[in-house]
Amino acid sequence: MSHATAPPPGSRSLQKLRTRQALLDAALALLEEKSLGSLGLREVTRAAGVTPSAFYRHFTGPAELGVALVEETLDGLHSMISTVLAETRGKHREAERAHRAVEAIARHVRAHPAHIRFVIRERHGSVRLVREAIGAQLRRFADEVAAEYASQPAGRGWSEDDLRMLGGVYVDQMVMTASGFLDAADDEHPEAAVGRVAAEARRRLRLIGLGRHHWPG
Amino acid sequence: MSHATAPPPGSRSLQKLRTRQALLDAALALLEEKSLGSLGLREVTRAAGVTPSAFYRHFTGPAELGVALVEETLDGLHSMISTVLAETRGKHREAERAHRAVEAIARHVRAHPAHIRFVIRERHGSVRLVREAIGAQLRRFADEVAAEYASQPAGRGWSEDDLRMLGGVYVDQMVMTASGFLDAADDEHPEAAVGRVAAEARRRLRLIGLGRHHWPG
DNA sequence: TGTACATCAGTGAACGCGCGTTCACTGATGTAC
DNA sequence: TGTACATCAGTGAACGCGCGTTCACTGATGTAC
Repeated sequence: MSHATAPPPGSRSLQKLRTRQALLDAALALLEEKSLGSLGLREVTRAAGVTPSAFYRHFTGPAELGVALVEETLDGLHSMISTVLAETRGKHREAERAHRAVEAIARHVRAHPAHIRFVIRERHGSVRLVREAIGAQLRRFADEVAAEYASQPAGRGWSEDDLRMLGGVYVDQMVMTASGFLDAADDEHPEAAVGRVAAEARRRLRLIGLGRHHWPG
Repeated sequence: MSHATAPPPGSRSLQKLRTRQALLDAALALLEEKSLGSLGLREVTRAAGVTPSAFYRHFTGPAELGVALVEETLDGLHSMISTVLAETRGKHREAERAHRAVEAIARHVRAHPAHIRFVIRERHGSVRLVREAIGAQLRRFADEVAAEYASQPAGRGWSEDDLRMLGGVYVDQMVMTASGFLDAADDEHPEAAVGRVAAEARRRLRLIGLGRHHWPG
């Protein structure tokens, strides 16, 4: 008895998944120095060790591969956000919440630099489908952050729009901080640069936290 | 007597400038739908109405052209920022400052959409020289905003780092708002979308203003 | 003002190259009986 | 368990095309006298 709609994990479909992943990995590596719009199908297959025509067994073109990379990246980011929300829940000192959040971002960027760079680059890149996929996911994150705040005592009396705004502010702040950490890694003195980015991020979170605390003024 | 180092405005160098501008304009138009990394020299010259080899009389390659576009764009942005700072100076109601700033951004984006899109796209794009040119200019803007705030009574007692942070927050906020207006123009109901972006931007400025007012907590 | 020479922005032909896409194929994996 | 057939991921050759770059050139503009 089997009513599976997903392909069975037979050794053929398993090999197919392996090739697909090889294409994704190869593309991600190439995207450290180029953008999706200039990513060639042939260079991806060359790096992945398959023939150009094999590409079509997996994707209709680089744009579709890009969307797959977005999903890979934002699944990871999503779990990071959940962790941060859980970790900082109940912490009363704003400074400690900020510290933990910034550390979590730093760790995530260090662990997945290529994925993060890809998403930051393509968030406003030239491939519409990928832009939209990234935008949709980030909006989802913003809603989750908003919901988290709404569930706290401090969030009482906040309107839907105000909560959405706050969630967006935090998500954008997260993205900018991640971008800062990426740039810091290329700095002449990476450790110092990372420290500066973290300090700046905490300062910004302090500003936002103060505004939030006195909202709506 | 002539000790000019700049070329004279003779009709030859004038024509050269016209061709250069045609290349920049053609490139900017193409960059609405692609990124600098995938911009071809031949397509630019084709659109500008000159032969491919003529390109080399003006730029060593697309990257150098990109830097020229950054300068064009940020000269304009700079004057917009100065206007906003001047306009809002002395205004005591935060809401009115925010309103004027957001309106100024909306106007600027409406007047120069292609330039703004280019800068937002390439700020994290694949061409290092262009990324650095954009980053340097935005940092300059942040310093100017910081200096403006430092010169106001409210800015007394702010440290250098705190002022720099505040300037950065406002500049990043400006860029995100500009990006929102650009996206809004492609929306199904552009006017409504523009209104939503403006409202969100004012909300964010209110949050930041509150945080600033209660700084350092 | 007129003439002879220098400059140089833009031309047009030529080159070798890697691109995306197609197609018939191969051979290992999977399935039916 | 064994056999005969079906599936299909990946191959490799072929195609036409637009790319970036080079080079000797042209002819209008600029300069010297």
